[in-house]
Amino acid sequence: MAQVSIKQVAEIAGVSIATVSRCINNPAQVRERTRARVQAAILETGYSPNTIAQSFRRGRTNVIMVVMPSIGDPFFTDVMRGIRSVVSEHGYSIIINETNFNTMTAEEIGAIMVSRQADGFILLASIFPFGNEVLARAEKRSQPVVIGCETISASLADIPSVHIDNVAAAREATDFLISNGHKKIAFISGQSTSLLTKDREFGYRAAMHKAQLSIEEGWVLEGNLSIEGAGKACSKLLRHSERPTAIFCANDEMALGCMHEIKRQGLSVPEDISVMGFDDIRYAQVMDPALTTIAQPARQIGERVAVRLFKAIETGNQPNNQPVILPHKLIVRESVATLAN
Amino acid sequence: MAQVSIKQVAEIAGVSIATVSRCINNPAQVRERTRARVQAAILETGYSPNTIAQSFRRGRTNVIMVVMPSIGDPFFTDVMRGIRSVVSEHGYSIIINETNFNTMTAEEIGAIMVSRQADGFILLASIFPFGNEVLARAEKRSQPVVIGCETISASLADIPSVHIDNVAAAREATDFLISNGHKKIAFISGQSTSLLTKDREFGYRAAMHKAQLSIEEGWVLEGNLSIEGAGKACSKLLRHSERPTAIFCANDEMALGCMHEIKRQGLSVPEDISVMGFDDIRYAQVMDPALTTIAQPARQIGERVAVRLFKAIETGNQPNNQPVILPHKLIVRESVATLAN
DNA sequence: TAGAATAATGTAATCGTTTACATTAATAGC
DNA sequence: GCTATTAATGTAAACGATTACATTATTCTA
Repeated sequence: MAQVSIKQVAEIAGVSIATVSRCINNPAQVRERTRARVQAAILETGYSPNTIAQSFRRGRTNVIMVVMPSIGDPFFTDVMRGIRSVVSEHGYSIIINETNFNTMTAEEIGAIMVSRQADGFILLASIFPFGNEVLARAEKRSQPVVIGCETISASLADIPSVHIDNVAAAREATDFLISNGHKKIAFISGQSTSLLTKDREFGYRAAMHKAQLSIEEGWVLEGNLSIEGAGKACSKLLRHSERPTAIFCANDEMALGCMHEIKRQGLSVPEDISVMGFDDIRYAQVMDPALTTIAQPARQIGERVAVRLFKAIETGNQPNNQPVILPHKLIVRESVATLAN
Repeated sequence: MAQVSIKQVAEIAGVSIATVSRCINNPAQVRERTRARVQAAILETGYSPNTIAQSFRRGRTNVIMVVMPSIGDPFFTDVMRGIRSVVSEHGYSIIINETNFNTMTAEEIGAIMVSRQADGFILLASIFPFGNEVLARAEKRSQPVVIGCETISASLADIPSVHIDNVAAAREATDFLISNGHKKIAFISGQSTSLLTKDREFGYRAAMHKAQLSIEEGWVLEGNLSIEGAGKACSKLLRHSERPTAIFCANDEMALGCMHEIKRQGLSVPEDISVMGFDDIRYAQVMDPALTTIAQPARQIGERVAVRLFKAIETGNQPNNQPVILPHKLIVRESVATLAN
């Protein structure tokens, strides 16, 4: 059974293909009587337009692509919800591209963007090494790009972005630990290629420095943003000669991994060790003890990113490139103890 | 800066567009010297093929579409990993379509499938109401469909699928609770439209019946597969005049919600109430107490689904339609207490 | 080195739409 | 009822690639 195309519909309805096309895209423009005949033919044949052909001809796909570190990450999923709501308002579809946190290189991303399967791009992932070149090429093809969550290195500062102030948020989290009497504070970061956790690490270091607290060798470790990665890192921290009294994790997933590992070793949170997360994913509150963390306005980030992207798509060029900084919030729950001093 | 097409490359290299095309798709077929010239022109112009045009001309997109209930669901994310590994081996890309658990109707899915943006479909979500018609149309267009995880109603039995035996698994879980002395066992299901949780409910009821245990009015509730939904349902159960001693949830997410609610009310798991989950998501083990649950071979389900799909794509028709049933496994952790009797 | 065989390249049709422009049909004004 | 105006429809080109077939260039054989 071959594909049914506009041509066959036209034949059956006894009109030209142009008329069929108009019936679909601009019904008002064809006479009632003709339209009915065409409708009947469409029903009879089960015709529906070939979107590939449409995209080809129109030079527009009505698809936007989201590049994200990982589906399955609760935080990015919330960002996606925000994106989705705006995108579907515009009648666009989303296609998701997963980098698996770090395996996707600039060339791969570039190749995907070049292939013009999307009218615009939202990058929720840091792409490394990330050259101007990839984005410049996208711009040349008038495919707008907006970055969410990640801060991109200075050289790319001209790409519009929406995110919280990761440095300030991490500083605030660290300050909270310090104000609760903690002096020995460890930090578990993401992969070395992850820009946003670099910012968080920077904020942590800044706060420690300002409070004149030293960071021992071995207190700053790489998890890989996963439960297991954090578990391993945490286990090293527990064996450290200067065992920290608090661990600040660059995301909640790792904080959960830490809490699990700490309990596994027969210690308890927060009595023996305090844990601080980042993101406020939905599992943070069901943990026992509930996780103290920094909340990002995930959904709102998604919405704003998408709004900026559509503005760019509609006006045909990149909008002003000021980053949009949304507010974060410290959520105090139960995983941080106040130390007597 | 206009798009650079094969034509401009051809012009610069001083060859025909056919030769450029051959350089890309079958380099062996063009003379070394010519190839070099074309390569140079490609580099100079920054050309790369327009995949939309390629898909259009070839009548093949090299894309498969996965329809899933929700990105962000840890279980389906694991299934996706399995799918992805097979799909990328075949040089295909994936596009993900989210139903948000139940908002997508058969017509919407049908419309997407009809639009021929994909060479094949993997359905991880139950689509409701799900007519034969949608799938029949897909088949007519030789777009194969394979179903993962969900069991589809009898009328659609001829669609190939890969899943565990949900009825047997739920029976086993219930039997485990019973063998631990529980007699008052509640069940929290998914939405009424969710086929797979129906199967689990069926298994639960069968086990209760077989053990001659009665199911009180109000013991079987709908969560909506979410933490909050389960929390509300759980709270009703706690106020029930015949308070259950164990709650069996149709997925882990809801089990976490239950545990949280139980603790919130000042009770403890499993001392006061036992909780049993389903899926074995990665958060199940970090909970405190760690969740007793049924593990599904998520990754393997994904792989098998994808393998079946590609077999169908390559042979040009649906393969035999026997469902593939993979083994599940009861994972005993700490959330179920043994009652003295 | 001519002619046959083969390799490399070019020509042009094609895929299913959309749309500018041309043509024909309907309606209005008198 | 005849033209002027407007509405409805048709014709044909275009989008960017692939590919069957035709043509030209190269290599091989005797």
